[in-house]
Amino acid sequence: MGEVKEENERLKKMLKQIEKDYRSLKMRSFNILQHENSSPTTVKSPENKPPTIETKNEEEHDNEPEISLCLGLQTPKKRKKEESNNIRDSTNIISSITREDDVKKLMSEGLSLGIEVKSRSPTIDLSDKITSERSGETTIDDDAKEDGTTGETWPPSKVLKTTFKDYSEKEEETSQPSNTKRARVSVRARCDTTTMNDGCQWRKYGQKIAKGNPCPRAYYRCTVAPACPVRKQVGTHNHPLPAAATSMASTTSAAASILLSGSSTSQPGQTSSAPTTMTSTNLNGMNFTLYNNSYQKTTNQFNLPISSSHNTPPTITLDLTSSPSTIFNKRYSSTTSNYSSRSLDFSSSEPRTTFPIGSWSNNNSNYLSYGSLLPSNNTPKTPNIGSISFGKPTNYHYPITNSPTSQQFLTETLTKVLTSDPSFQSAVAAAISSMVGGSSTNSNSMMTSINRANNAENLTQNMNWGDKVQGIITNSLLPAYLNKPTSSTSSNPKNTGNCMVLQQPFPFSITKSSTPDLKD
DNA sequence: CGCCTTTGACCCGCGC
DNA sequence: GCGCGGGTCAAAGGCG
Repeated sequence: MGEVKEENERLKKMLKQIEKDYRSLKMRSFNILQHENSSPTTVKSPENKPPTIETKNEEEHDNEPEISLCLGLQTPKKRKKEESNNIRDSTNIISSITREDDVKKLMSEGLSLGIEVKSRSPTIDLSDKITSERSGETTIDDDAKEDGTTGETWPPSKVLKTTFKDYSEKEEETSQPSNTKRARVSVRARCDTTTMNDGCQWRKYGQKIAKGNPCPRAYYRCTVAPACPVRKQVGTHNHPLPAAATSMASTTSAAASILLSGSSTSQPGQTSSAPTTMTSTNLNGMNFTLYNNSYQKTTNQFNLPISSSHNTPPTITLDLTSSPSTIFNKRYSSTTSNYSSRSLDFSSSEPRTTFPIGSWSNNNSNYLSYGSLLPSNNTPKTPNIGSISFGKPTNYHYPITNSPTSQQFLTETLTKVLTSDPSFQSAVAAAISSMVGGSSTNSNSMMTSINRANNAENLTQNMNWGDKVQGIITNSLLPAYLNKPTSSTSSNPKNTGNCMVLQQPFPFSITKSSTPDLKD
């Protein structure tokens, strides 16, 4: 019994972290889009290849950039069927692949992985919503009848509805090809109070876990008056925070402090009731958002910084380093082919990317890690252990301040984030494959494995983008954190030392039936 | 004991 | 017409 409880606790923590990771990833994407909305640049992947970074110019979407990760078989029908579950499916696929034979098989089936960069309207103030959510305020899909007379800081229900609709529809319309079914993107906030800050009393009469959304949706009805028809749906935000709000939240030093110390600091105005804290800062026009779970301190996440530059194509840069004393600042520029073996660039202007892989195999540790973001100019005295950024090709550099302990903390944290977030795994895999194709060099054992498994250049010529990714994932990445001994009866995420293994593809596949004991 | 939350089941609308 | 998924109901259990 005690073991069961312990396991449940682990699962709950894992689930929360995963949810948070997922939201964080989405938020980063939105941040990117916000910064990029004025420059509808597109990145076209090699015409002969499936896009590594796929930017679609969708006229119906005003050429607004959007970034989404997709991995899976390219069968249109299947994609249509599983639109919202791309990540999960990808994870399933990845999880199922542990041998080169399987990889080849998937190759033949047209497996692909890509990052789609599209455009999006920046009109939605996502950060406010997130902030509200994290501060315990209520974002509600109110019944239209609700007049919103209370002191909610949240927009009136009508505004909410409109905003949510806009957001959701935009999200759904732009995040996926038009021919694919989209995951429902609901914008809701967490509310832990009975009154939801609106002066009314609400009784929960139901809860539902929307498909494709790990966050349960609670249904409340007003109990102030017996016949009151007002009802509320309360959920959890799963969208990014706007830069405007985040930039006001904290300073660079605060972000660095949080990141390095692992402590959680709530944003100003946030209530302590929020289980998740967020620290954001705007540095050099780049937005940084740090999340930390107050009850799980190893959940710091990096936020993808977005360059404020409007004249250059968007560049998504992921810098991974293994050595705390090493600074990896090479970035790929749309005008220069400056590839660094240790920098990972997701450039929307170029199909090719470079990846830092030094830290992917943390020495002898069998797990992946990626660094967090901190501007070097603000933390000049500290060596960086890694950085990851999504933005335009700029010269920004974000060294990570760290002590040995903080480095370890970061490494573990980031490892967990990475391994628990299929979306990011896909992104990383994409980056890796690009790097392989880009003839990048490295002395990293993992990369060596990658190259060996995929024959690097040779395979590059014969494999499409997704194929390469699969090969990489299968032969190099997955064994480190997915190919764990699994119990036939357990689909629970496992934390094996530094490697947190999410055996069950998350986040979308987790359901009540599959995790009946996760309930608090 | 009453109110609340939880949760499985059911209903119904919508899309295919 | 059918299946899926969201919304609601209501029984069961928990808590003050």
